[in-house]
Amino acid sequence: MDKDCGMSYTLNTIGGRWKPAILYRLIGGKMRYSELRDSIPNVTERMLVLQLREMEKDGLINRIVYAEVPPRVEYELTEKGNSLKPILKSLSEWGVKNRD
Amino acid sequence: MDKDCGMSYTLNTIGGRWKPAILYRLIGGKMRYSELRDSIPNVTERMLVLQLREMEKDGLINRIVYAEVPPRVEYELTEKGNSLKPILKSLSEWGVKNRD
DNA sequence: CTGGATCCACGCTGATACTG
DNA sequence: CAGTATCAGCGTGGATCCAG
Repeated sequence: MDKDCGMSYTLNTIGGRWKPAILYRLIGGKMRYSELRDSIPNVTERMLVLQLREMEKDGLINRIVYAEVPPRVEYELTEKGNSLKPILKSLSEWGVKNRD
Repeated sequence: MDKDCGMSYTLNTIGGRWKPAILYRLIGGKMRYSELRDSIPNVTERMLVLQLREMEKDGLINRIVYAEVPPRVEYELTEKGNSLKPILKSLSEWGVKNRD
């Protein structure tokens, strides 16, 4: 593994089961936890949280906790996450064109 | 799942354990089975064949069998596979820049 | 409202041995 | 040379229930 490591690294950070769906929605801007959950069909809370945590760890998204009652948490793309936008769009467009 | 399906589809077709490495090499042009095997460290023949077969099924690569003795098989990107080139390069570059 | 904890099944992956 | 067959292991992902 030499330079293809770059591809592998990128694929690993955006390639989780639900990450595409999450990323796709966050491109549109900040979203609450419940908004994400309700806008992604079939995702369980467990999986949503797991994938959000991973992307947070990878520096792709920010987790913003408001010290309120009731609790409110919002997620948004970081600068690093934002730098993926063109790639994400390319991936989406290629997929739409090439699936039957 | 709506439009993010495009991303998911693309990620599924290029996201296998060894597909990045294979694709990366085939960008450089046609290659023989043994060349691929020898140029990808740690890949087993089983995994190499599995991933090649999947990509062939997905129409990303062509498998060219020469009716010779000794046997010779070459792999190359199809037009569909070639249309991934810019995406593959973006993925690689982003990965190289953003891993530490 | 936003998660955490636990338990479990399935699929991908890998090692090894064999073949047209 | 270019694969196929078989079996085993592990991790990812999922259901369900519980909590600050």
